[in-house]
Amino acid sequence: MVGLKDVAERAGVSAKTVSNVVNGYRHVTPATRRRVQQAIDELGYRPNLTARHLRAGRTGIIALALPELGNPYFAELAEEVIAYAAGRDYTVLLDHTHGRRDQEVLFIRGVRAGLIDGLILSPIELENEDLAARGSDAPLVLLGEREYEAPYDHIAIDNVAAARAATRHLLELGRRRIAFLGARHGRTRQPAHLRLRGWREEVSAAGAAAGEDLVATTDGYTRADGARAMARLLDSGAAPDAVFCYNDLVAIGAMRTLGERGLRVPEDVAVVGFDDIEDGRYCAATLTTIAPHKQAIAREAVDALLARLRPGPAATPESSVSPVSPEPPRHIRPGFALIPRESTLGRP
Amino acid sequence: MVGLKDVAERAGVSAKTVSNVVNGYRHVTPATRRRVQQAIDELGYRPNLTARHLRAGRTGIIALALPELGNPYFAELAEEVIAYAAGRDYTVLLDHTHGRRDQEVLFIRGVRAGLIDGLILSPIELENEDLAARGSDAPLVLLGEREYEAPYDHIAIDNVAAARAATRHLLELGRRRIAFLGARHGRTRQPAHLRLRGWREEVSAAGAAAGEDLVATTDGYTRADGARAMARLLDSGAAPDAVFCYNDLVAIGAMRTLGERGLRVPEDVAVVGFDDIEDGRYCAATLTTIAPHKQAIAREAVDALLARLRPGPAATPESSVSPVSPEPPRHIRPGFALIPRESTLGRP
DNA sequence: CTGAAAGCGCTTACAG
DNA sequence: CTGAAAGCGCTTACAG
Repeated sequence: MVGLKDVAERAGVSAKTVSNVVNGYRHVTPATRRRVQQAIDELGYRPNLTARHLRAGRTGIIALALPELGNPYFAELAEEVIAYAAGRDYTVLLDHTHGRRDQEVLFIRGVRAGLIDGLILSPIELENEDLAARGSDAPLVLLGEREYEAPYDHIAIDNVAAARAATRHLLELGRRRIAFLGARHGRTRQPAHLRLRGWREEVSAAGAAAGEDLVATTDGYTRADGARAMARLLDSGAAPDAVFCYNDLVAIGAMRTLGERGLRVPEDVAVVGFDDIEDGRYCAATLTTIAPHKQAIAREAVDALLARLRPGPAATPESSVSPVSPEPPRHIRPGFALIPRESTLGRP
Repeated sequence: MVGLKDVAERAGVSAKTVSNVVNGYRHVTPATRRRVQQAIDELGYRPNLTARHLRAGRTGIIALALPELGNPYFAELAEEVIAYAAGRDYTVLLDHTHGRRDQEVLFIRGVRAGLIDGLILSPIELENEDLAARGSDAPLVLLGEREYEAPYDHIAIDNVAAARAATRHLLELGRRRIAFLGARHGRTRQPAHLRLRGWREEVSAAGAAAGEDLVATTDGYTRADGARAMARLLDSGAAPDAVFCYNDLVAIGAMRTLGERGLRVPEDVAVVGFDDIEDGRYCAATLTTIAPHKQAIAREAVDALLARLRPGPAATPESSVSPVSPEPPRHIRPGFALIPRESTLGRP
């Protein structure tokens, strides 16, 4: 490991001068700068980021904790967050929770303390009490459908409004038996709560079928979950003429089952998803979906987090009493759009 | 920020004792341990990982530099690497190269010096000369189809053999005009070199059509690239009865175009992909593909990298002369399998 | 414009 | 079983 001192020694200057050169400090004689630069090149010196981070009291790293990358929505969102954060000179450390409460709790409690400056979490199973008992003061921003009472910034599109828009689209096409695919059962509060509510409000308002026989639960939100739930729904005799799915993966799984059963999309059953993942645009019947503005979500999440980071090492010892972020927590609602495609409109 | 000293002070012990408790060192009196633990809980102390890393001379972080997460193959591979590395007590920092040479060069040159212990890179455009001029001694493991002369461990399935297996499958089904979709043109050596070669060898050996009119180039490896290339191929009058695609994304794009043109898969055109991404299992015609053993790839890559990491801080100053890894670089070939599905066999 | 010294928060020989 | 001190590789007031 070649360090600053080695460079300083070789160039015949002090460590500070090398540091000045490395960090582009202006007041260095051209001759000195050249000599230092040469020593750096000859030794192949690279500044040690860990040392820099310790000294600075910040790392420029933020964690993004998502359920999993296997869901393209999260992969696409992660790419947006990483790209936007990079533009703000931050590195993103990706963590997986697998949608498990214990993992989610671990992250908000502060594993990674000192390594990350702040955290963006997209929770699935996390509960209010977990946030209350947090015991870490690193800035935290929450993402996605789940809502909490704890005082943290929360970035999410209006899920109820989006679900209503999706349902309305199906109603306007004349569908009357619209199923909802992807409700969750289990020990915790419904993660799919808001989208289910939007569906229920809209079908009820239209006087269309809103019975529980049209609600299919799933264990998770994968294609396999969607395929199974669709099969169960068809077997139950519920005879839907449309399905609104929790997300695109569930919708893609549902369409596969419909195809296997010889049912045509959209003639027999129209399908709407949620997320606008790339796959949906290449299905045999391209998928109508709700497109959350991912780029805006990423931008708002990163901006919200950075706004709550201390600018650097605590300015003065006294400032540690009441450091920063007296700003009240914000509820930010990026936009979304309904994208009608072949799974509801048919092929042009 | 509450540090070790604060805990020590509150518990009335030295920093070392706190450190002993935090790190589960055995020889601590139960009473002392209890007192320290209580101070930790009361103060909400979390050890600062950056300080620990600096002290240890290692961070337990390895970087995984991939082209992009938008390609599910890389997202799925990343999940495997992250999971396996976690089991070996390593954290993975994901970096994107976007398949750009300048980005790939940046990573092998050692941005992230001191922050990561080693690097796994899946290169697209990187050249031999870039590796030769590397100027960083952090352990590096290479992944994927591109092959290099530089002395680094390289993990990849046998791409030529896999491409031959895919092509043979189509030949055995009686196809004679098998196109290859996804050759790359451009300023650098073919990234798709080996798969193209496998296709060429196999069709030639079978005496089937091997003309350049059956080779369609693409700019990248996305669904859109596949859709466009398929359209171009059909418009050119090449009239293939099968296509072997560089990867599943290209194949999915190709199938979409075939559907739009009213061509049936596999009756009119059989399709084989490469990667075995999840999407392929839910297409209208499920996708026949080459399944690289992703888990094995992830395991081998991480193991190869960890085998070359110094175990901790340099044992003695002298050991820095010839540190470790005298092991010659290895070429590791995880397995693969051909998975026949509806896109070549039809629906049962 | 450049240097000497202190310190970021840990861990680890070295003593006792 | 526990403590005092040094040091990981940087940067930053403080001097000069």
